[in-house]
Amino acid sequence: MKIATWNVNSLSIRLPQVLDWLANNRVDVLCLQELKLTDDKFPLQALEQAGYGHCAVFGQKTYNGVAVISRHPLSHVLRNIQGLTDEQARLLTVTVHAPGAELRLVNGYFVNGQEPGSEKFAYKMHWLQGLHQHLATEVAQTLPLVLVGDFNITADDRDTHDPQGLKETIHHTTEEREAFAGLLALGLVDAFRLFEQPEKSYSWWDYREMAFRRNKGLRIDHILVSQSLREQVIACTIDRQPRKNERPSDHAPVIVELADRAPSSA
DNA sequence: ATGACGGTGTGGCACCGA
Repeated sequence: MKIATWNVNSLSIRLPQVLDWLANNRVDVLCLQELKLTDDKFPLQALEQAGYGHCAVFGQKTYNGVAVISRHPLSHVLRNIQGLTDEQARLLTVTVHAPGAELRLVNGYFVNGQEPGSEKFAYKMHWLQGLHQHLATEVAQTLPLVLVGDFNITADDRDTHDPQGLKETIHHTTEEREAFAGLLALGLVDAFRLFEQPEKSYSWWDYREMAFRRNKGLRIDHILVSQSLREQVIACTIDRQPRKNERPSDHAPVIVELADRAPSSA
């Protein structure tokens, strides 16, 4: 089973690219962030025709908005963080019913935070704390769990093109990285780092100053899996191809491949 | 020091993103 996450920075603008990508990457589930559209404008029909007949949508006008689009049935959909009042549409939790495999999937568009010390940064940390609690509840359930999305956090210095120059700036602060580590402490693993990866692997590049061409990026889009799934992770990759499109999203998709079931101990 | 690019909504620009 393949699960992907992609911040598309407006689904209205990016729908053709999403459909094109799905045609070439027949993932089972694609998690989207930054839809920037309301539920009534979500392209259910186009996605169904593409083979993704099961969608959970949590949209919002202008900003935010997340969706899970799937070849397999979804159930038990939760919108936003349980126990946190939030006016922004940033989190979807669903159960995916793939043949012979059920899992709980959490798709998040984490708060940006703008600048350490700002009100938005305080909101980011508050949101992360709420997410931690939400996930603690989810991890305690029986199903294996996958957490994906645009975290807006570099996990460590390997995830940034300029660890010295960007030290303690937004996406790089000790506070944010401790929150990321706190999620791992719940029993989750960074699927990308289970494998040897090319140096300077990033998932986001600024639109400005030819950042993509110069590979001045950040790895802020992540896929975390629960310990129970660890042995089933076959691969985790970033697909830079869509970033080369005309009018691309500033983010690239991240994909994880899971084996159908745990390897039998021969 | 600032803005650089792109999307949205409004309206001829401001705002937000990362």
